[in-house]
Amino acid sequence: MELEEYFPVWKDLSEMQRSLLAGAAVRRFAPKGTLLHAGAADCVGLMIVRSGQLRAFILSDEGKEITIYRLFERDMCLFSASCIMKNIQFDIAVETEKDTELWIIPSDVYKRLSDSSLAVANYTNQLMAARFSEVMWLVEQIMWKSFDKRLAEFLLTESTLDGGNVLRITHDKIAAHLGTAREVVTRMLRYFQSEGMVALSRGAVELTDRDRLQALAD
Amino acid sequence: MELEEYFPVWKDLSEMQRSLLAGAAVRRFAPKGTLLHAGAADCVGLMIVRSGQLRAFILSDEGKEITIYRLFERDMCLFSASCIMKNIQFDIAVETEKDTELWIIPSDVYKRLSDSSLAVANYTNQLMAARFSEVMWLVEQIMWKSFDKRLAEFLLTESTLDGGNVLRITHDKIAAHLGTAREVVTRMLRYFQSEGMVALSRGAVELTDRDRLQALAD
DNA sequence: GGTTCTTCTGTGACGTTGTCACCGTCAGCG
DNA sequence: CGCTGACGGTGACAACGTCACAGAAGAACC
Repeated sequence: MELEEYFPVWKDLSEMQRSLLAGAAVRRFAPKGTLLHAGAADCVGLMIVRSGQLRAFILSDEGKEITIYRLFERDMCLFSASCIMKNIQFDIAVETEKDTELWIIPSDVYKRLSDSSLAVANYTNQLMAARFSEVMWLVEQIMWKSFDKRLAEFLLTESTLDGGNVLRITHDKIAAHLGTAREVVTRMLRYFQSEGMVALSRGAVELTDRDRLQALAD
Repeated sequence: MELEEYFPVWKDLSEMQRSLLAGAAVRRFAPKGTLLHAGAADCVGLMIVRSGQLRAFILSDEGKEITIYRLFERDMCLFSASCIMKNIQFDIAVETEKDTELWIIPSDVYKRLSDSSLAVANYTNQLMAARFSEVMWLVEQIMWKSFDKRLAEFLLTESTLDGGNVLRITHDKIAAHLGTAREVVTRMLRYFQSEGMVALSRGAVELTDRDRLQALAD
């Protein structure tokens, strides 16, 4: 049982709490593109990323999206268990961006833990604060930064995640991440290309001048 | 000592915790327009509203603002004590919108409480979740709603807070709340006026057709 | 009362971003 | 090969933000 490696406050749990957790936690594999959670209705439980990558986003009535934050190895997704928290009024969706292995802790079990363990409660707090920070960062981006800067920054962080200089991503996906329309992304990328900062091809963006993109992003 | 009335988990504290809290909490009065907190630098401590009204907002480098949420009687302002939480990376400012009476609990005291009391830790969680919800609501407003709807909604909620149909507020203040420019507010209000939904005068907006405003807001 | 100052509001021109309609291109597949 | 669906490109226009400036309403001071 290697759950303890992924559950940081394991060491602060009692024997009983440990066995409760170990008995209830489930492993799951989800291929790239799986919708893991949508809306408050399905209360899967708390998810911990063993490997892979998740994207949390919100959806408008007309089907527009914007990425709220991402989750990587060892991150925990609180809001897939949002039903255990009253005061949570919004709907978040979560999907896999890569093939992903997960631990899933059923909502009620997690609730019992955080209701009985100070360590778990405080850790939950820290997690929530971290997510809160990410959302506040998003608000600041949306409000105060122009689109060219946002796009440049997105391309750069995306490429450091993926490794290479060639991003395999469509304009449509980029638009969904940044919460804008595909045409807008296309236009700006064309401009970047005319300035020699990127090279475009179907389904891919190559970063040809990271320094200028970086300069733009600041 | 009536702090217990404003501190919902008082009943779950031990005698020692109660006296710690009671000994450390301070009362403060702040007239309308006081800046209570700005940035992570000043870590006043956790604030509880006894009476009055607060506004939490963020500031851009160029001095633009947007209201994140508001606090009313009995609400607690976590982020004035943000320094006790690692993982909080953003700066929020808080100012009084009316003459306000506060309890202030020094940050270190609150930290000791939430580190030692499960009830306090879980209550903090709930508060954070509630604020999180408000910010998510804000993101949805900014992203998916057009400005006329946002303005209509703002005028309506503002008037239910203040009571009467005549809001004493400048276009500039409205713009700061909604995170836009004054000219934009002016233009839209003029349009509302031309449609008979409001009547404008210097420093005031009178709502003359709440029903149509309400219809707009949805 | 006037004069000055500040705050608040109004407006036109223009830049950026979002929306709409529609078309062209490319890849895969029968 | 031709069809199909996904992807990218484009022009026109709408919505909102920005800038520059002007005028009007109060406040303050004499």
